[in-house]
Amino acid sequence: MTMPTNTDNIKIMHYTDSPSYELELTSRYCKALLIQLFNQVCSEISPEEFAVLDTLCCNKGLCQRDIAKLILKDRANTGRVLDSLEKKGFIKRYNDLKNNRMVRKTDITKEGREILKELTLRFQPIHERMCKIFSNEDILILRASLKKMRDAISKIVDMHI
Amino acid sequence: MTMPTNTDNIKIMHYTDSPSYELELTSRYCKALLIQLFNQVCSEISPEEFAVLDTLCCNKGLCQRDIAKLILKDRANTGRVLDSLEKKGFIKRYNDLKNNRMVRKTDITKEGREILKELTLRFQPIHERMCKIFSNEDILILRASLKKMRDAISKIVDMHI
DNA sequence: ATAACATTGTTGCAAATGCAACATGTATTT
DNA sequence: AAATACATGTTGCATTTGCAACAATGTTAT
Repeated sequence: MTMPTNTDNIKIMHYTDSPSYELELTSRYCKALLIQLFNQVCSEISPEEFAVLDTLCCNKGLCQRDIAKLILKDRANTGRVLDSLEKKGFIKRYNDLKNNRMVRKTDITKEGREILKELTLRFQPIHERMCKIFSNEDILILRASLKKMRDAISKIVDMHI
Repeated sequence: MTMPTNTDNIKIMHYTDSPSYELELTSRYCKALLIQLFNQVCSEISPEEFAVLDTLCCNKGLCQRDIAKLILKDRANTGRVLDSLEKKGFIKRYNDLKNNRMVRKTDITKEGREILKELTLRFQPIHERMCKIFSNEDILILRASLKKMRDAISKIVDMHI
């Protein structure tokens, strides 16, 4: 009795059936929805800037690299988004020390909080609608699974941020 | 006794805490991992082309717009990816009728199947490693939740494909 | 002390991506 | 029959995005 050695006998997974790829597809849908909402509702900031504003609302005194690590974009583009938000008056930047190094820290302004709050309120209905299709338990499992994936991948891959 | 009317009393959700945003972040991790794997292993096709090849392996005789709808990219870029795959000999294209309209259909070639199979085998270990961090039940719930989200969003948003 | 290295932010460039416009041909409406 | 709308694919352009190189400064090793 011999074990099969021909690779043809191995059941091949399809990448397009993998959780990673389904994640990518679903993320594209979410992004399209977000863009559509912004086109209807807001001409002042982009979805990207909105996410950065929300990040800054939850975290004070971050340097640019810390922000880049949170939003998972490179330092170059993070700087560009911050340039735009600063020009519009939604954030203010100042120089400070971090580990004895000079860094540019960023705080959200009163105007930034206001537009963030208004947009969040406007998106509340759609957000609730999206949450209502799940049970609370499924949302918890979903979020936990996503976090598990991120933790697992961050051990394998260097994000270069 | 009066009900509060001030919006300050409403608990505001943070977008960065929403499933959509966590999805986007997780998807960025997955994409970074995929790019890293391709850099190490494959110089012939890109991750994007890999996904299209896998889609074509699972579906015969798709026209370009059908492919675009499956991979969620616009017709323009879908055509460009197919141009590249055709030039490399991994797909073949032919004109055909669909609903009495002339369309360009696409099939994967023998060479396409071979490179797809080889890459899939090479990625098998990392795929299993990613799956092993979940219970089978959690994977089912994750995939079901993602599908639910896509279905819900596709009712609200027009993808322009 | 000096060289090598690490951290932070910026600039320039190239690749990827999306969008609008167009060309072609078919279906539908008037 | 003519006009209008729709479906498919292509082209051009503008925006987004990532990457590599650089400047400035602080840390570590030799």
